Amino acid sequence: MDKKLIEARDNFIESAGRTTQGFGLGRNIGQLYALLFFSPKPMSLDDMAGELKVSKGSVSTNVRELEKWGAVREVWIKGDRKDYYEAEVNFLKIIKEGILPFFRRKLDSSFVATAESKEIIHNNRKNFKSEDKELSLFYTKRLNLIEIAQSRLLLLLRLPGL
Amino acid sequence: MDKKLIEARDNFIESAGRTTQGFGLGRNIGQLYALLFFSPKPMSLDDMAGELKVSKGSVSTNVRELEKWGAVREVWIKGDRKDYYEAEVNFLKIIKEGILPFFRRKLDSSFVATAESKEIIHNNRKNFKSEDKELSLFYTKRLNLIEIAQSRLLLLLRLPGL
DNA sequence: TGCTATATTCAGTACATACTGAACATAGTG
DNA sequence: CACTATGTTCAGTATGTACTGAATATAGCA
Repeated sequence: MDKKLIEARDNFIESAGRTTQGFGLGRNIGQLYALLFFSPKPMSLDDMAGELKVSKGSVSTNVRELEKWGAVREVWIKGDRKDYYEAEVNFLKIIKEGILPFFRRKLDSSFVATAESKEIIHNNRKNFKSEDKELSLFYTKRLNLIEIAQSRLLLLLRLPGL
Repeated sequence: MDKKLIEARDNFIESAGRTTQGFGLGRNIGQLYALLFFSPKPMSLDDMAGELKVSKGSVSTNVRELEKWGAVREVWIKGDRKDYYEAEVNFLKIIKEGILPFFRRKLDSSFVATAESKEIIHNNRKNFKSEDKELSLFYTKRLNLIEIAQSRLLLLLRLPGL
C-alpha cells in the first residue's frame, strides 16, 4: 500500500482518536471506527489490533461498544471462523442513534439527582425555621429552573433538525 | 444551615460534578458551577475552595474557564477587595453560547484533519499505481462522506431549535 | 467429544489529566 | 511606598481510567 495513502489514513485515524478522547469516549474507540471506515474490506480483531498496535483485548471491548452504538456491524465471511467487522458509513445516523442516546443516559442521572434534591427539601419543608425557610424556597426555585432546562435539553438531543 | 438543605445541595453538586466529568470537562468545574448556582450570594475563591474542600488554585483556574463560557460572572462587592462570583442561571444559554462552541472547536480540528487527508491524496494522485489508484478513489469517497456529515453536524450544533 | 482457533474477561499497570500547594505576581490600603 | 490581602501560575503529584496480556470461555471442526 502506498506510503502517502497510509499517511492520509493514519492522519485521519489519529484525529478521530483525539476527537473521541476529547469527548470523554477514549482514544482507541475513535481510532477503531476510523480504521474500519477506511477499510474497503471487513476486518478481524487481529487485523485491527495489528494495524493500530493495540491489544486484542482492547479491540474486543471497544468494537462491541461501537456495535452498541450501531457504528460497526459484524459481517460473515464464509469459510472463516473469525468475526469480521465493517463500519456503518452513515455518520449522522451513528451520532443520532448511538452517541446522543449514550450522552442522554448520562444526563438522565443528573435528572434523577435534581428530583432527589427536590424530594429531600419537600420531605422536610415543615422542619425548616426562619432563614432556612427562605433558603429552601430559593433552592426550590433554582431546582425548578434546572428541571425546565434539563427537559428542554433532552428534547434538543433528539435532534429535531436531523 | 439546615442539615437537610445541605444534603439537597450537596447531592446536586455531586451529580453536577459527575456529569461534567462524564463529558470530559473535569469534576471540579461542574461542582463549582453547581455551588454558585445554589448560592443566594456571590462567593469568593476562598468561600468556594472551603465549601468544596479543594485548592484555591483549582478554583481559580476553573472559575475562569466557567467565566469564558459565560457560566459565571464576577460581581463587585464594595468595601471588599476579594473577587466575588455568581452563577448565570440561564442554563440553556450557557449550553448554547458556552459549552457547544467549546465542543465545536474540538470538532473543528477533526475537520482540519479531514481536509489534510484529502490534500495528501490529491497531491499524490499522479503517483498511485493500479490497486492503489482504486484505493485512493475509495478513500476520497469516504472523506467526502465525512466532510458532508461534519458540516451538517456543525450546523446542528448551532441548535436551530433553541 | 476432544482439539484448536478465536473471543472475552479482568486484575494489574501505564498513562493522561486534573488537582495541590507553594512560589510568585498583583492590586488595593494606610 | 511598603505592607498585606488576594489571585495566578505551574511543577510535582495523586487519581481515575483505558489499555495490556494472560487466563478463561466459547465455538467451530475433525
